[in-house]
Amino acid sequence: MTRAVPHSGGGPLYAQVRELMVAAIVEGRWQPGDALPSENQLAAEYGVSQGTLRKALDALDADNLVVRHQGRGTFVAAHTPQRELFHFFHIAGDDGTKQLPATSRLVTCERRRGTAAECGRLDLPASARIVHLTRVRDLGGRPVILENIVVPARLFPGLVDDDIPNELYQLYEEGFGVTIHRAVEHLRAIAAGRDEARHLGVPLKSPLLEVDRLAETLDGTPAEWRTSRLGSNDHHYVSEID
Amino acid sequence: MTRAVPHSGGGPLYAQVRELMVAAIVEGRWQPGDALPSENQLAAEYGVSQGTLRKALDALDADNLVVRHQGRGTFVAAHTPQRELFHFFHIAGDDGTKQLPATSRLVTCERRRGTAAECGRLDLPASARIVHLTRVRDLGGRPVILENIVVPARLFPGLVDDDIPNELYQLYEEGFGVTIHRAVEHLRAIAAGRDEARHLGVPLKSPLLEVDRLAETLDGTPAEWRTSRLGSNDHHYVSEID
DNA sequence: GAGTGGTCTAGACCACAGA
DNA sequence: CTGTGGTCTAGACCACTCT
Repeated sequence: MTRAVPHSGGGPLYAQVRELMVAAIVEGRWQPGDALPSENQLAAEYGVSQGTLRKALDALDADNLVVRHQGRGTFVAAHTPQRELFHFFHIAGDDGTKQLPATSRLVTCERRRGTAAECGRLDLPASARIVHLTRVRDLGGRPVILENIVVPARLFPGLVDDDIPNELYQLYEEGFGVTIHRAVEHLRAIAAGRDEARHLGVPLKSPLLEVDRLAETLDGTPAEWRTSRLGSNDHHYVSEID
Repeated sequence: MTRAVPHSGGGPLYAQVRELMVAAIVEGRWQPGDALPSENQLAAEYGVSQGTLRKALDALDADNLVVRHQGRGTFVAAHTPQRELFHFFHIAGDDGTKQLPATSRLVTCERRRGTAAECGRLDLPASARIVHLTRVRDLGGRPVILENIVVPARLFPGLVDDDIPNELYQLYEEGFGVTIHRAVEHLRAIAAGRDEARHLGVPLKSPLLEVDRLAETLDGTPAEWRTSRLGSNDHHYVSEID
């Protein structure tokens, strides 16, 4: 297809090209991990100069939608343990070290209809079907994070409890074609209840850090509601302000 | 001065130009709020093309070091309540609204020698002089945040307790030429002690969110160590992952 | 060596702000 | 109207990767 950009009413050319490429990724025409065509090919395809196309790619790069490697090509961003650690996992040891939980234990896994709160949070119709996971994640050999995870059943057909690896987002992407792109986290302090005390081995009512995360796909659809409770005095949540 | 970039050994041209401009801002040749020379003037000054200079400005813009306005010019970023709210203040109401504390009450303000922990955290020699503030900030008309603030006395000569406005970073910048540029925050849950219970009106041992922030100037010098304790069930800390 | 992304340039034109 | 930043182009050359 050698055709100029269609709807010319959408602001700067490079932004329009960017949107077209986002759409191509959302539709799955380019899959995570795939190499995109070269800059020259894309420029020809979209009927713009290489410089303009480059600006579109720069924008996608800045949004972590693609990764570029000089001499190799441009690739659709994929969830790897590395990216998970640097981008989506914010718990660090007080000594400054950060590492993904090496092991985790699934506590519950059920398919059921969502509560009002769950459906509301995930922007689903009332009583929509959801999958509900509970697990405990270990850090430094100790159970430290109690996670409560709710996802829309529609997005993850056939998800069952043998499938659950440590890296959920990689599973979402590779197993179900659902790419988590951004998330908003709300943090507060809570007092440990019975469940937290039992699973994390902390006293009742001891202060816990609660991280409430709503994660979205590329097109802004809420895809996961995760509530993590941290029961360790040797770890904290790190937030960098640049 | 019409002179090409000096030390040509520092990677891409635009990066070298960027560093020179950062240096000019750090030295105070361009002050926060000032307009920079036009792109053409700067391009001539540094002996590069307008496109290259533009890339340097784009990088400074991305790092929040300058702000650009079409038709008006490029300005050195300055601390305003707006920027404070959007960039450095992360506490929001559970209803999603975010606003800067309208009022605050200074509890203590003393100049003294820093403890080992304080000097270590601020990268100061042992027993260096510091200024130590304690204050309570209000949200929605209620005292909600107890803040403990430690700054190097050397950076803030003559800082006394009449000077303390609500927006500290604006004061640092305008009153002392110290521009806070980035920060790292560490969050954990703690149990309220006597001080927190008294000042925030919460029960002893109730869970509080503690935000430990180390803020740096443009050149990476630690300039403030702030510990905030949040004593409200109607507020939380917001972290966006993009 | 062939192909990729990365840098740099020079120049044209557009959109916006302010005198 | 003038000056500013914003967009777009075309082409040259460099740096890196892989075969």
